[in-house]
Amino acid sequence: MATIDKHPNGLRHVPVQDRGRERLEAILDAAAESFAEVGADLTTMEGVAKRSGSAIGSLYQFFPNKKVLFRTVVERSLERSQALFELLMPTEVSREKWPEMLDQIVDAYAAFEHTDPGFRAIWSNLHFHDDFEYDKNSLYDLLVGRTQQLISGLAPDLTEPRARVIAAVLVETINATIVITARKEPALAQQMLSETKIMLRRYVAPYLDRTTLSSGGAGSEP
Amino acid sequence: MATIDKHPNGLRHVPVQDRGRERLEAILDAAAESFAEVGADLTTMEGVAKRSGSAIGSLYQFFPNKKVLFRTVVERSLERSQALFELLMPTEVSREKWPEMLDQIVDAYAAFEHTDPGFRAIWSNLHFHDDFEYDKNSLYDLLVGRTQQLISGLAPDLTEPRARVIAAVLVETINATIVITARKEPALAQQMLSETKIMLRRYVAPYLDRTTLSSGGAGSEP
Amino acid sequence: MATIDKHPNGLRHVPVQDRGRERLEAILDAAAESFAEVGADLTTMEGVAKRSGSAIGSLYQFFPNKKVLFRTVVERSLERSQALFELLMPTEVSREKWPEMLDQIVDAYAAFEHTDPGFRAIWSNLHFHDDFEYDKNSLYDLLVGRTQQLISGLAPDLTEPRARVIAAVLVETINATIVITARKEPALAQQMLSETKIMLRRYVAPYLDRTTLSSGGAGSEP
Amino acid sequence: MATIDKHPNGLRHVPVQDRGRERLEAILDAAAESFAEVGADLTTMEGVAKRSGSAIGSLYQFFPNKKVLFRTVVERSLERSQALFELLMPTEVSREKWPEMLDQIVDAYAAFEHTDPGFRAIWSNLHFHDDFEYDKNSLYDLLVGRTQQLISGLAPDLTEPRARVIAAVLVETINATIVITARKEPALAQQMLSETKIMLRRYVAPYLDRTTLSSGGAGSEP
DNA sequence: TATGAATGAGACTTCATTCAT
DNA sequence: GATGAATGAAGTCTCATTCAT
Repeated sequence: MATIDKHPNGLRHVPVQDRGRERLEAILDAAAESFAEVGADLTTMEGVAKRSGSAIGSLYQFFPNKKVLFRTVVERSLERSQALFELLMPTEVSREKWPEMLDQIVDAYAAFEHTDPGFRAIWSNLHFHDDFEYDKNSLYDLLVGRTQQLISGLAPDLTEPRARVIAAVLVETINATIVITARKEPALAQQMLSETKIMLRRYVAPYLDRTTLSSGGAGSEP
Repeated sequence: MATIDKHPNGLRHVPVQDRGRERLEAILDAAAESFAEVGADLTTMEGVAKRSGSAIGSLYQFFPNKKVLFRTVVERSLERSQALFELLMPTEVSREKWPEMLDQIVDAYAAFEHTDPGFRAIWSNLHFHDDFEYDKNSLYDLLVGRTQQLISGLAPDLTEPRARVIAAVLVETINATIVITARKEPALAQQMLSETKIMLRRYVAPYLDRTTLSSGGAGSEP
Repeated sequence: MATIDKHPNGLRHVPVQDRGRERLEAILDAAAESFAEVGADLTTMEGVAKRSGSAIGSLYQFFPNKKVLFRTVVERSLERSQALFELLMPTEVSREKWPEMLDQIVDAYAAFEHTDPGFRAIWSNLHFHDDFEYDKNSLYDLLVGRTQQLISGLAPDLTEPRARVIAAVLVETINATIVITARKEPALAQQMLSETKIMLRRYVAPYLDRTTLSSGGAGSEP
Repeated sequence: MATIDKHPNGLRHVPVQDRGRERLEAILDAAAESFAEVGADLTTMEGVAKRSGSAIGSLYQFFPNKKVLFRTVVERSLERSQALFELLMPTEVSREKWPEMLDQIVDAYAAFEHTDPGFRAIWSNLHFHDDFEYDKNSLYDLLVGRTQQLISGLAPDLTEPRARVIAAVLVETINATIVITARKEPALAQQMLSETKIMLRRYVAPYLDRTTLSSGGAGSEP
């Protein structure tokens, strides 16, 4: 409580030596896995230390408390995801390939969810974010913003607020689907992912139809 | 440790007097709220006791531990929801009114989520269900089963497994939407709910089209 | 603590009606069994109530607290044992039959230990006697006193203190043997009891020899 | 609950630093005293912590629960007592000095009982041993086994089972006497110990007489 | 800096005892 | 009286955090 964070990001110490940076990474990896697996409440500092091969004291050398550890894990994953999404979400969408692009977004999201435990930890520990909602929302805002641009690009006659709501529904649906299918057996998960892609196409198609696009691919099924 | 649960439902004591029944209800209400608000991990027995106006000992007169308290809260809400869903999910669907019916399902679900904190607690504390998955699944199975019947009734040429996957996607999407919109400001939540209804109609319509129905209402927007 | 015992024996209420007396007996029986089986610390008032078929409130109608319940159980068994020992320990000992008499004492003690759980409870809950040692000692004093008289009668030239020490050793040895053999398998217990009888005979014989008795039976073995 | 004991002896942590070893010893000493004084049931972890000058958390750093603490106390004393008894119980007995040897056994036992509270705790908390009977029996078996060898050495024509029963009676009598005299005033205790020694000599003498020994010392008194 | 031992607030749970019906 | 629901002090145990080495 009375501890003064020396660094704006809340870290006590930013390692400069290679050894320190490796240790920091190891701790963050271990923490991310634990947060994702058992949740932030059930994650213990001691457990993270063990998992990362560090001493408990080392943890506190970097992080003044558990909240900051969690925030750092989340922020790291958000940065990574930003990089990923920059790559995967072209603002310029070729009008012919929008269905494939929707699929790609879903797949990218899924890949990321499967790859990065810190990312998984975000959505399953919402109550642990507390007062740094900004982080969590930064990704959300980015995602919704990008999606909205995309929607607006494809369907220019939608009002901006409308496009934003549509984008929000898309993002939330994708996110929910990813989170949920992660808990199902692979076969069913795959089927549900495919169905969700169909749902999203069918949802979006009419908005584009109104302008000049053909919704040709929208009804296609696997 | 040596204490044996005398009742199959895990309750230590089933109250016979009115006073006891009222207290039990008060405890369950307080627990449901706490479980929904801060989650099962952060809910303390002491907190539930205070919130319900009981002494901590009174809690343990009924519930041997937090797990059983949680389970009882969940079961109570599941029973309530079953009654509700029995009512709201007719297996006989008039073919003309399926879009309205989809909306009704969403609305019923939302109403229930907003009304019953115990219901909200179910989906936000999955890791706390542990060995009584049957409860959690009973509702899920009921929902998916009913939805599947409904889908199969409307689109008889779908294979059963396919219909089941579709039903699962519908149920999960509705559920996710309800959970998510509960965290948004009312105005946005309302807009997102409306959009989701549109999405669901558009998703389902083609499956029905194939048979004999007109998808006339599918693209309609508020 | 502030409760005032209305009756000198510590009981709150001495039942006059038959029903009340029966209930009181049932409670004392249940308590004695529990004290003997699991010990006074692990005996719960609730458990005693259940076991006796009474409500917890009824227990407290008779006994202001657990200590008094325990004391009453002990006192009841002590009274019973006194009656028994009056019978079994004739102060006039026929000089020829002293070995048989020693055996009888052991057997009587064993029978009592096996028959009366309240008696068993005495020796396994010494720390629970606290400030009413007098009770516990009353039996002990009686036993040792009687035994001393017996010894003195058989060996008149022993000083009184010496006779008392001998009596104490006899009583303690018998008591210990009974308690210990109760925890062994019956076959071994029987063998150990027999051996102990031999030991006691051999121990006592020389004291009698000195006077006029023959120690003829002392070395005999079963 | 999820905590796993890492060490086969049940200890959570085996200290490597001197500071830790000292604290562990302090805790075990305090626990042994408390177990011996008030019994295992009434011993509280908090009390042991205070008595040892540690925080409650330090106790749990070493011991996951009271049972393991108790077991460790017992095991420590058993190890100590084994060393002691190895020393004091020669299997080769000089035939002339067996009475002195019997006395020595009693004295050694008494000395140990008086010296080591952990040893006292063993016999007064039998119900707390539960599933690690092996420990408790290991000493008992050692004692009875050694005593039996001794008896058999002195009286070779006794059958083995018979010698074992005799040994058991000796051991139990000695043990009971020690426990009992510990609760008496020193003067009386001393007298009773002396008498018990006499009793044991007289008991054993005839078994040896039969072979070749003279029981000259058996009847001697202080 | 790195380590891991030490700390204690706080959560869970029991049970003797009281009290309303 | 009899009943059993209600109470809360006290004990067990965990784990985030601090501190000595």
